[in-house]
This record gives sequence, C-alpha cells and structure tokens, in this order.
Amino acid sequence: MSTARERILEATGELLATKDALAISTRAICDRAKVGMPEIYRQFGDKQGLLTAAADIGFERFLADKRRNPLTDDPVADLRTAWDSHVGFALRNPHLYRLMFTPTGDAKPQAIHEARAILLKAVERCRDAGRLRTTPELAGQTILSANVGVCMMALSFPELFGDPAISGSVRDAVIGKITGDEREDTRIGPATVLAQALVGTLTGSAPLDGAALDRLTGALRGPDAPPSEP
Amino acid sequence: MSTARERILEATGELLATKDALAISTRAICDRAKVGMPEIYRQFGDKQGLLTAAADIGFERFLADKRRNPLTDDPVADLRTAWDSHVGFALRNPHLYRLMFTPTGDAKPQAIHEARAILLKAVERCRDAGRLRTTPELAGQTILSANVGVCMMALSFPELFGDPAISGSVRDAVIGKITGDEREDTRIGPATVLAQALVGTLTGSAPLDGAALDRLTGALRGPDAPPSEP
DNA sequence: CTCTCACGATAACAGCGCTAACACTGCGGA
DNA sequence: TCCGCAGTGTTAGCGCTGTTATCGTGAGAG
Repeated sequence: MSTARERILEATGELLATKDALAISTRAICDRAKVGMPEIYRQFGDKQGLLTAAADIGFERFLADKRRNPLTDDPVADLRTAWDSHVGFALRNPHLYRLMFTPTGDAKPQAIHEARAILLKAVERCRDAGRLRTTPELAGQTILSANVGVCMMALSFPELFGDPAISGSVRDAVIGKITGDEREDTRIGPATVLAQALVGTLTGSAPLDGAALDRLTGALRGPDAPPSEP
Repeated sequence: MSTARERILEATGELLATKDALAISTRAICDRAKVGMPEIYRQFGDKQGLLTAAADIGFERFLADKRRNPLTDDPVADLRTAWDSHVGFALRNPHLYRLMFTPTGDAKPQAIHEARAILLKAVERCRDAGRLRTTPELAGQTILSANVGVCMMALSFPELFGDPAISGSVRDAVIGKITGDEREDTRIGPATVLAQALVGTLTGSAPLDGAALDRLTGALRGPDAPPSEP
C-alpha cells in the first residue's frame, strides 16, 4: 500500500485530468484517495500547497517528456522539437498546464526554475555552435514566454487560437530571430536563402568571397523572380 | 444616482484593482455597491456572468487605450506601439488582465473578437503597404498569442520574466518575422539593412534595379566589414 | 386606484476550506 | 512487557462562500 501523501497526489492528478484545479474540492480528493480530510493539511498545510505540489510533479512529467527527445547535432532543430513537445504537453494536460504556468496566489511552483535551466542548456548549445544572437538568458526567457503564450491562447480560446499553424508561426519567428536561423519560407523561397548567405558573409561567419558574390549577382539578375503580391 | 447594474460593475472593477477575481466575494461586491445580494443574480445570472461582464468592460478600456495611439504612416511601427500599449495595460491591471485573457470555466468574454478585429485592421494596413509575409489572420493570431504570453509570464513570474527586454525581444522577433521588417540589430548593423533591401527587390516589392544592384555589390566589397564574433 | 415591475433587505441552503479532538495502529527503547 | 511516539483514520464543527426563496418597498403606467 502506498503512503497517504502519494495517494493524495495521485488522486489530485487524476482529478486534474478532467476538472479545473479550482473546481476540485478537498473532500473529493480525500474520497478518491481514501484519506481523511485532515491528512491534506498534515501533508501540505494548505490546499494551495497541495496544488503547488501537484504542479511540481506536473513539471516533472513535463520535463521527462522533454528529456525523451534525443539531442541531434542541430541544436536549433532541437529547440524547435522542444517547442512542439511543450505545446503537445499543454494540449494533452490543459488543467495541469494552467496550474503550472498561471498559478493563483503567491505560491509559485518551484520546478519552473528547473524548466528554465533545461531550456537554458538547450540555448547554450546553440551559442556553442555559434548560432545565437543574444545572451542565453534573454533567449530562454523569450522562447518560454512566447511558447507559454501560444499554449494559453490555444487553451483559453480554442476556436480562435487553436490553429496549430499559429504555434509554428510564433515558433519560427522567435527561434529564427534569436538564432539568426531563418526557416524556409515558401512565400519567399530562394530569395531568403540568398539573403541569409549574404548576411552570413557580412557578419564574418563566412569569409567574403568574390566568386560567391559574382554567383549571387548572377542569380539576382537571373530569371524567375517571384511575382509581386497583389 | 446610477443604476444598480452600473454600481455593481464599478464595485467589481475597483475590487479587481487590488484582489484576484476569485478572492472577491459576492458579498463584498454588494456591500461596496450598496446593493442586495440577489441583485447580482438578477442582473448577471451568475458570478461567472458578472466576471465576464467585468472582463468585457475591461476590454473596452483596453481597446480605448489602443485607440488613443495615433496612426502614423508606418504601419509596422504602429504594430509595435500597439504591442507596448498591450503590455502596459497588463502590468497596470494584472487581475483584470488575467480575467480577460485566461477565463475560468467556459464563459469567454465576447469582446476578444473585437480586440482581434482591431489587431486585424492594423495588420491589414501592413499588408496594404506591402509589408506582410503571411495572411492577416495568421499574423494577427501570431502577434496576439506572443503578446499575451509575454504578459502572462511577467505577471505570473515577475522575478524571472519581468524584464522588459523580454517583451522587446519577442515583439521584434514576431513582428519582424511577419512583416519581413527586421529591426536594427546592433550585432549585425548595416548588413541587415542591405539584406532587407535585397529581399525587397527579390520579392518584387521594389523593382529590380541594375544600378541599385551595383551600389549593393560596391557596398559589399567596401570597407568596414564587422568583425566576426568570438 | 390598482397593477406592475425593478429594486432592497433578510434569511436560509448546501457546499467549501479548514481545524479541533480523539481513537487506532505499528514500532523502537526502557 | 509497558511506554511513548509518530503516522493515520474518524467525526464534528466553524466561518465563509455562491446561490436562492421570500417578502417588502416605492415609483410609474393604465
């Protein structure tokens, strides 16, 4: 038989799968956990404390999800899959996610520091690969803020903001800007690639090469310039 | 003497300035509004209904704030000032903002459609100026999602995410990506401007001009290439 | 005048978070 | 063996909450 604390947390997690945190009564938790009412307060002091503890083990699952993603040799691509895994977790556990990232009152889950640290490590891998344009701290905060925003809007207004394309759009904008790694954009196509190469040359990440420049101007003067938009 | 409904909404707004929506009791509202308890239910049916109505008049103030910003001849710059005004409102009215953008239950404020419409108009001005790289709908959803994310993180974790630089970082990333209008980046400087001009030419928003191309290549071959980063 | 209807006051209900008081268990030390 | 003790279950209760029923008022419409 498991301990009382574990049963309470388990019951809370199960109820969070279907109901909002505030719609869960302590009595319902105790019924499901086969525990007397005072047990909650002996273990967690407070309903708030119980919810914070539940948010913390939610973070653990969240980070376990992220750790399952194998690291490739492209740290920027890893950043993008981490983003998608974040969104997936939020959509799979809406109430738990809200509890984790929009806590009520002043008791914040402790584990967000750990989440921030993991994201920081992923960003530092980009920096070590020479693919970061700001400080890792600012990059991590930027990515996480935008990521949470996409999830919260998708959860709060699914009919208006549930479109997965929004996530991709914000993701590529933020990660692209921070790493300087613009994604292929079908509306612009080869032009973006050329511009990227140009920027790379100018910033010194690639040496200024006269032959390359000739090829560039040749391509510019060449055919099939995309038509202007109406 | 004002009507009962107005007094209730006013009292709710005043209490929202200091306390969270869930920490406000109907009795406290009625006391402050000099109204009997049943009046709330006669007017709004529910506490949820009252909060939704309060969120709606919050949206009205929010949009009035935005309308105060005069339109310049640079629609992209207008987009950025709208972003900053959004963040300012959130920081000035934290509890009201949470009520507006993370509603509990399934009663969503109606006025978010209006907010979306206004943002859509601002984005369409960019499109009409030839400065939009996606559909206005996706652009608006992208900007609003990221904007809300920055605010929610700043409100929920001020010590970790309260830095105003985060807002600027996300803002420039998202708006820059969507409008193709990269901001001056001190790490890259003139190179970005040149690359922008190049992209503009290629996408047809500016005619392909041989003389301009010559000037470009001249500038590229010219002096003061920024040093490579360590 | 009477009828109606919006508003005010009072009291009650069930449910909530939370606490006090007490009984029971198992376990190590004297 | 007995004791103390820490962890756990049981019951009852407090004050507060959202919500509703009931009744009374007073002003305007017919």
